Amino acid sequence: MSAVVKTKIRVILADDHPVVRDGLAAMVNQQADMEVVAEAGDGEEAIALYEQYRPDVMVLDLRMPKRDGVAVVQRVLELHPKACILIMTTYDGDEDIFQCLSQGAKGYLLKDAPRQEILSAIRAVSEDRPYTSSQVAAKALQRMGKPSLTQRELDVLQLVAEGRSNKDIARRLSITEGTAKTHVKAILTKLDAISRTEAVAVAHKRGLIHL
Amino acid sequence: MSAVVKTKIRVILADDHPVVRDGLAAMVNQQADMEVVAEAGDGEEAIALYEQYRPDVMVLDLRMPKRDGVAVVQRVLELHPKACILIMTTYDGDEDIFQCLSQGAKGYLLKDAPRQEILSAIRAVSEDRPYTSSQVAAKALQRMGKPSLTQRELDVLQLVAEGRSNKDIARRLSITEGTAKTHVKAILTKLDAISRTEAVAVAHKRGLIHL
DNA sequence: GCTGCGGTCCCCCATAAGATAGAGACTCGG
DNA sequence: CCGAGTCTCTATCTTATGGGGGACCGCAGC
Repeated sequence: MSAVVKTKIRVILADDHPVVRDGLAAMVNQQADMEVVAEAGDGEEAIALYEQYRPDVMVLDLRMPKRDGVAVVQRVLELHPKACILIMTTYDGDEDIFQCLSQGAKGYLLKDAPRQEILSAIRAVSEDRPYTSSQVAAKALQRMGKPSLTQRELDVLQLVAEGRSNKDIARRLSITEGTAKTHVKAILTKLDAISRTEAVAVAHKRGLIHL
Repeated sequence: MSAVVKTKIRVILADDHPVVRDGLAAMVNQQADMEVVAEAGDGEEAIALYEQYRPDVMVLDLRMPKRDGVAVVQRVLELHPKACILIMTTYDGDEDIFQCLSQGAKGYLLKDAPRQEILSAIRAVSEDRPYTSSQVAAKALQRMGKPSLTQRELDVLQLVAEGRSNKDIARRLSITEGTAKTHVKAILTKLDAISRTEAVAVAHKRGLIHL
């Protein structure tokens, strides 16, 4: 406990499952070169704790109550552009991956990653080196070239996914049925689907919507 | 380490995420009255390790590679009707819950449960007392009274969820389009949906299909 | 200025989907 | 043996959906 000890990598964990936090905390704290300094159970807590502790690395789950992972990434990087964020989630849709990485997250891993990979990802990210597993990188590349949906189209897509009819969608968005159809057509074209139900399936697979 | 130690509750963990296994293992092994004797990363391993160790409790995730949780519950209880299985998952669809409990799982918890609840659930199940959190129980009750789908309807539903047209479904199942429509109509009625897309949304929410 | 893009609106038209009703064959359990 | 449930098929009718266009406006950027 003296001169030999280099400064440890200070880690914040953000995940809404206590079990996962425990697992990560146990893994991290067993390492000589890193330690968990705080744990958050939802998005807002994650942001607040980041402010308070200014950790070297934040390990973040994508799906959390109050504010989802992408929003947390955005907000934290807005406040601290040099923040090192490692996404750790079960979602492997190309849209989620693309959003996080293009917004500046330094790494992205899936929860089924082995222990060693998780630890090396944390070390890499702490040194500002990006870390992305090969499968995840492949997904991110898939996303390249695919057309992206406008906000309005995403609004419509969400309603389509809930099973609403064009007429119903029009009513809810205060537009005409014709316009709703126009948006739906655009969605079908961009997602390369021939029916709305297929569009929902594709969108779900890609992570454009979370049912 | 002598006469005072009652026999510990022997636990097997089955989950495809190393992180979650670590978390649970850490929690369990910290307790004086229980210990983890084995960990499985997929369904088949879970069954094999149950055979090998005959634990007092098996903590089981529902979504796993090779064989899903429901199938594991079925198989293990077929071999050992007195097995005590605690489901621990993120899925809260009433169908999953209903299937597991009616097949004889002794408990069902969600992964966002606090540590204490998880530990008391393991203790309860180890003494053959059923444990189900109130939210989960509420879901199970919701399922009561709702009509269940026939196998054929589930086949059709799966294809509908993939975005197939009636004609396409008919071709794949070697039936006429009219018959496909009959099945779809039955599905809509049972799920209380107006359109196929809504049916998919409802079915997904209830856990009848996993996209 | 002009251009591109996004959002809104409109047309026509072919097809898919959903609602309704009836009916034969099969299995299973009372 | 008979009824209940399931799966299959039939036919008709109405409505919703999707494909193909074209058009206008407002706004940001070159």
